[in-house]
Amino acid sequence: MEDRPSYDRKLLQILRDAAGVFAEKGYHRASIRDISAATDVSLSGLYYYFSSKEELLFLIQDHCFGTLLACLEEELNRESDPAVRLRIVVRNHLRFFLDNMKEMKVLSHEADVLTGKYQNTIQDRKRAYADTVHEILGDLRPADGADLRTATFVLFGMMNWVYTWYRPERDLPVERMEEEILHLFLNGFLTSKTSSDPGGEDDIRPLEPSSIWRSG
Amino acid sequence: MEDRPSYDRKLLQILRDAAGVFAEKGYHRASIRDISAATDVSLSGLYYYFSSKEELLFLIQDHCFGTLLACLEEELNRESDPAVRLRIVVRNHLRFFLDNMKEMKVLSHEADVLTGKYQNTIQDRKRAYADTVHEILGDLRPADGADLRTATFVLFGMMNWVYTWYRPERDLPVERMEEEILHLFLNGFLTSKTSSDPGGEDDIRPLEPSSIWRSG
DNA sequence: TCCGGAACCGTACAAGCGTTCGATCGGCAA
DNA sequence: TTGCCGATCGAACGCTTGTACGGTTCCGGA
Repeated sequence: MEDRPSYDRKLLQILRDAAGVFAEKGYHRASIRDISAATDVSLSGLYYYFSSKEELLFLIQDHCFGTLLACLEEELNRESDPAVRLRIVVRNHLRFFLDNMKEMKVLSHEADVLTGKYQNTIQDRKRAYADTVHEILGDLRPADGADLRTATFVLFGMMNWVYTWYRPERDLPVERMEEEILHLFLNGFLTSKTSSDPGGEDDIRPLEPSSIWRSG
Repeated sequence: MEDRPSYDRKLLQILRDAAGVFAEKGYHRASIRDISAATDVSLSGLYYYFSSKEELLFLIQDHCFGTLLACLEEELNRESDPAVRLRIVVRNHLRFFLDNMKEMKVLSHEADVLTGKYQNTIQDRKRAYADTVHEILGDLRPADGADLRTATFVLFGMMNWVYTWYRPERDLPVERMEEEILHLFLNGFLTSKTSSDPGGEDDIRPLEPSSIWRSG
């Protein structure tokens, strides 16, 4: 591949603008014409930079995830203490999320619209990311009975959900949020379930069987 | 309004089937024709039960949220201890989520596609729900420095994210998940941040300024 | 037997969609 | 000047979409 810096720069700008449109309207509701308007590139001109709407989404997700992982690995390679490594993960994830809210919203929200090869590539990256966190949590030697898979996804849930509610002008700054989430997670994760469990275990009668939910 | 039990029953069945389609393909990608196929009701016959695609989505979300809130309030009215009340919230939310995964995925994932009056109605319900949890957390007298708003949404994040990863045949049963999440959250929430914080606070140099993220 | 309305259907339409195609422009090498 | 090529465009095509409309079937009451 030849070196075309102006091409690369414009492509990245398109990815950024398109991510904004996707973040606001959602992938399927956003039309290529919307993206044409947002990027100031003609409808057909866009197809010089990607070959289909799906590839555009893939490029956004892949580039976003790529830089997220690259930054993480670089930081992680310098540390071996599991507790610090987890801190790095949370910090990296949250900062990236809040600095690239639009792109990360697209990454979180449009997780399963890609198909075929595009889908596989992104899914592999996600699995690798989750495996990294899963491993760190295992190294932390958590309290007995803690389920690692559940804990991993619960942690991701805490962090990924922020795009639905976080308002920079209203909520805590990134650094405080990092502390808050890390503290919340670590204390629960490392505390034994039998000892010192707040809010008694058996002083509440069980709910009716789940069939009551089916409301039909 | 007259009493038409057969009408109501069929509408609920349509809502359920449509929720399945929306959950699988997403609201915008799913067409009324898809729903027609899933419900075995003709394209135009559907419009006897709702007046637009958006209203269909609203009916799904409203009915789903309605029963969720009704069940919760009934349970909550019988309890005053904040710790138990929180346990009820988590239990109710998770059970409902896992029993009505499709509907709840639609409720979580298609949160901001409704407009106008439809949007307001659902948003009000959500706000009321969040306020209830927010209030319970406040009654728990958390550790100093904990941010209530952040904690509330972090808790919702843990619980709402499950639709992206939970597989009934692979993961913990509902009851264990309840314990896991409640334990995780409560221990972090009620533990003071200054005392016994695992994974030292200052033994990691700060990351570079956030400008490094902007990858363009 | 007739009637009215609830329940339901087949068909059509205008709008919007993603994508294609041939043409055009500007700058650089020959 | 010519020729090439990366970059860009306007216009169109074929298709799907949500919805409207007029008709049809079914059934309980008069």
